[in-house]
Amino acid sequence: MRSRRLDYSESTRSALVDSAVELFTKRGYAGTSLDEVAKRARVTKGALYHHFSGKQALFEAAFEQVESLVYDRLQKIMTGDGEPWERAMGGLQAFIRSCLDPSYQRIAIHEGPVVMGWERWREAEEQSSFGLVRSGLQLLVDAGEVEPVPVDLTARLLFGALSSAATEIAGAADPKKVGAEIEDVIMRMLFRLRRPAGDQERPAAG
Amino acid sequence: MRSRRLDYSESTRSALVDSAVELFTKRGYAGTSLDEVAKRARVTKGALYHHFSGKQALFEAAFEQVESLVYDRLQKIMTGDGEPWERAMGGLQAFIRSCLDPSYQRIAIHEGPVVMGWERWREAEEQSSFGLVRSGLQLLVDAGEVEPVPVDLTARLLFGALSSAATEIAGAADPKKVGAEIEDVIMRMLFRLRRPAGDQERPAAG
DNA sequence: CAGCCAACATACCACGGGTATGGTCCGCCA
DNA sequence: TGGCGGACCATACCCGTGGTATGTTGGCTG
Repeated sequence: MRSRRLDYSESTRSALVDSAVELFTKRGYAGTSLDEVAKRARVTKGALYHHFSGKQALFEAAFEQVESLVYDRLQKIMTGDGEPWERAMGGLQAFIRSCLDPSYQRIAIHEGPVVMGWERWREAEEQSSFGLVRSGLQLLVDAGEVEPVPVDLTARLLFGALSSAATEIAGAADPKKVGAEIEDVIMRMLFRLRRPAGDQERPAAG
Repeated sequence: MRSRRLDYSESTRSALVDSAVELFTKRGYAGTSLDEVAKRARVTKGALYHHFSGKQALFEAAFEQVESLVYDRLQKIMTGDGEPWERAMGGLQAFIRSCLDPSYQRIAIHEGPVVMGWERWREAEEQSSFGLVRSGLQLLVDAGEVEPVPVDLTARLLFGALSSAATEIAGAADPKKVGAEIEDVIMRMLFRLRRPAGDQERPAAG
């Protein structure tokens, strides 16, 4: 029999995290006060400090929240059936779209390394969305779909490019159009990495 | 006859900016207090607020400081004589090395968009190091060295990848080795973008 | 040399993260 | 069933820090 108290406690914690995600997304880490986070969750700072050791810990909880959403989505796509290349491309597309979520973009990509520190952020990303990008590339290399590039470094480059691209898309006047263009460019660039074995025809540039 | 007062004033301002760059690099924007910046420049907060409207303005001055160093270096290389391809590759290499400067990395790349706001950061970068990356790519396209990719977006991708790569290099146990690997991967990737017209032999993968 | 103003210093305020302490009610056990 | 310990949360307070308002000095100008 699950305790009623635990339900309440967990609910409060959840409300705090949701509130944090919302405010961190809108006003950034430095721009949000803990009083405001607590107020929006209909509690006081005392409750907040009961559940989290401080502002940083609250941020990390928000970080995990937004990361888990992206992770679950990608996980499903990339572990599905189908050819490795198709799965990878599907994951790529899904990742780009995930990056358009303002919360993921600001909390996970932009402020994450600054607030948590690059070291901590890196190891958190390692077993989250970056980990999936990395394993996706590894998948392609193992399947012999692309040349045997150094997976670690190439994944970093790819992740950086995609994150940057996502920011560009989100900030554009017409996100949908720019998003499609980005997808196209990335696809073509990755296509070039593909081995001659899969040397199908591709659309002319321009 | 240049006023003595102006000398003093300018010297003070310069000392403040140097101090800011140093502290922002070591402890980050949030982690540095204005009192400390002033103290290291052997003045008080009053002097700081006489020269800058606030902490953000001080950060922007530090930003311009570290950006100008990279800009000047790249500018020289990319406007030199030689074939477009060689100039671009030289600029690329120089940019990667510039990214290894801790000040440039933390102030310009990481905390820049967070502190200044992405919008402001973007337009500042536009006429600085990103502008050069962009114009370098434009140069290659104009010269017909690479396929007519959409320059704006591709430059964003490239810039993001390079920034991310630089962080990786700086954080690696053996920066020199990883740096060389990154340069190699980037070179090979860009090489693939080269037009058939310049379809020289290229080393087999692996 | 008188007075003015830029170039600072000093004193103070407000806000927000963090802490210490008090209160309340749930859950367990006798 | 009643009382007791502790999880859960509220209240009050501290203090570092960004920002402001005001005082002070020294160089330049007439």
